Amino acid sequence: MGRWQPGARERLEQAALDLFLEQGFTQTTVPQITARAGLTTRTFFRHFADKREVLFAGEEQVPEQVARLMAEAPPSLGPMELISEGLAPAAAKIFEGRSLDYLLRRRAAIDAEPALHERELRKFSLMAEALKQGFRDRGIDDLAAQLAAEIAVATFRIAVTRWLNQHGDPDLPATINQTLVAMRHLTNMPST
Amino acid sequence: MGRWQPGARERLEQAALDLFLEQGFTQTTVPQITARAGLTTRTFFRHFADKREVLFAGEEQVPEQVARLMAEAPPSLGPMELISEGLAPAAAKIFEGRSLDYLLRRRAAIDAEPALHERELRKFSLMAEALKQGFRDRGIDDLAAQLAAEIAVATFRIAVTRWLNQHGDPDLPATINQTLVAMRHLTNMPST
DNA sequence: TCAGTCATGACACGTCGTGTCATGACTATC
DNA sequence: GATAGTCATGACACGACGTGTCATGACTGA
Repeated sequence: MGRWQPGARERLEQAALDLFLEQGFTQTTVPQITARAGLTTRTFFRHFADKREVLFAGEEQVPEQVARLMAEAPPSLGPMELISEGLAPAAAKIFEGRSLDYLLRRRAAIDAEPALHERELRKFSLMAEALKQGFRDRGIDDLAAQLAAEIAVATFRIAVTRWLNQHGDPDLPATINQTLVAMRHLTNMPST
Repeated sequence: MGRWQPGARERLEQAALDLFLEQGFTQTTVPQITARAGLTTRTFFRHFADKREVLFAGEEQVPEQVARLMAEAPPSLGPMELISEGLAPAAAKIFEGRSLDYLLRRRAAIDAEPALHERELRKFSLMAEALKQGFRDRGIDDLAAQLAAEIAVATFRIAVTRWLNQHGDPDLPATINQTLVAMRHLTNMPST
C-alpha cells in the first residue's frame, strides 16, 4: 500500500479527458477534474503546467526520441530518404502504449477546442525544432534542414489526421506511405 | 473632436508591444497596458479576445485575402505553380502598411514568449485552412490540397523568418524565391 | 527510534477574462 | 432644435486560472 492512491497523474488525465468530452474544455474547471480524481486543485498544477497540458503530457520526450532515432539512422541516407524510412517507426514510438480509442477521444477533445489545438501545434513545432537540429547534425545546411523538418512534420500530421478520420484503417504506416506518395507527386509537378 | 481620443485600438497595440519588449509578456499586466493607452482594463478586452491577441489583430482578414487571391489566379495554374507565383504577392498583401521595424519588434516579442508563439502558430494554421479550401475549389483532391497548403505555409513562414533574421535584406520576394528553390531541390532528391 | 524525503493538502493571492449596468457624446429624425 | 437611439467607454463584481508558501504525514534509511 502506498501512502496515497498511486497513479495520480493518470487519474487526472483520465478524469480530464472524460470531462472535456462530456461538457467541453471551457466548461470544465480544474476543481471538477481533481474532485473526480480524488485530489486537490493544487496537485493538478504540480503535475501539469496548465489545464491544457493534461492532454499532452508524455510528449515532452518526443523531441529527444526524434533526435535519437535520427542519430541512429545510417548517415548515408539523404533527408527525403530519412523521412520516407523514419516516419513510420517514429510514429510507432510516439504512439506506443496509446490505444486507438484513446487517440480518437483525445482527437475529438482537441478538435472541439481551439485552445487545445493551439497547444498541439506547439508540440508539433517542438518536434520540428528537434528534426531541424537532427538534420543539421547530419550535415544538412540550415535552410534545407528547416524545410525538411517542416515537410516531415506536415506529412506526419496530415497522415495521422487521415488515419484517425478513417478510425485506424488502413493502418498508420500505410497511411503515411500514401501521404508520402502524394507529397512526391505534388512536388514533382511543374512549378514555373 | 471625437467624444473619446480616437485610435484606441492602435494605442493599445503600441503600448502592449512596447511593454512586452521592455519587461516581458508575462510581467506585463493588462492594467499596465491600458494605463499607458489611457483606457480601462475592460476596454482592452473589448478590442482583443485575450492578452496575446493584441499582437495579432488585423490578421483575421488573412484567410479571406488568401481565398480571394487564389480565386483570382488563372485556373490553369497547378498547385506548385500557384505557390511559386502567389506567395510573394500574398506576403506583400499581408504585410502591407507594416514597417520592417514594427515587424522586427513584434518578432522579438513573439520569440521571447512561448505563449505568443503558440498563438502565431494558430494564425498560420488558419491560413493553411484557407489555402486548403482554395486548392479544393480549384479542383485539387483533398489530400493534395492539404499537402499543398502546408507546403505553402511552411515556405512562407520559413522565408519570413529568414528575411527578418537578415533585417530585411535581401527583400522578401527574393528570400521567398530562395526558399522555393531550396524546397524544389530538396523534394527532388531521391526518396527511397 | 529518529531525521530526511516527498507527494499531497490547505490557504492566500494576483491576474485573466466576462457579465452587466451606467454614462455621455454623437446622429438621425421630426 | 428637441428627442430618441447608438455605441464606445467606464465602473464594478465575480469566477476561474495559476503560483507561492507552509503544513502534514506516510515512507525510507541509518
